[in-house]
Amino acid sequence: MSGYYAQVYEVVRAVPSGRVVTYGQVAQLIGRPRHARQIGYALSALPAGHDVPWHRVVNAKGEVSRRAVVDYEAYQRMLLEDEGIEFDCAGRIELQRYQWLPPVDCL
DNA sequence: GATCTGACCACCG
DNA sequence: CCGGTGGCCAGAT
Repeated sequence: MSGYYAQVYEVVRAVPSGRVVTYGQVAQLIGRPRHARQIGYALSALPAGHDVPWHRVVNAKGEVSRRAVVDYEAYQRMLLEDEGIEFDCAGRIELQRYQWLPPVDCL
């Protein structure tokens, strides 16, 4: 598990239900600031049978990213709402309210 | 091994 | 708030 993607999955897997993280945040957590892009690519390459809550990863605006498959956006939103996360009329999440703060005792 | 592609973010204006 | 630009990495062909 020394791979790049593995680190991403590890961080995302640590995100508790009802909380969200941004791509940039995940990048910083794996020790790679400004690699937010790769986070998205990593999630797009999620292997089958994963146990990664990818739906808890949103972009910096607190909105669900659009994917190739249109229905996926609604699907992700559904999963988040099911965890108690509310969306405003613009389909966005209040980051300051739902953004997950990583454990400090990790350092 | 070169080339293309892909769930983004921060930094200017 | 909107837009353009640079930065970065792994996988598929």
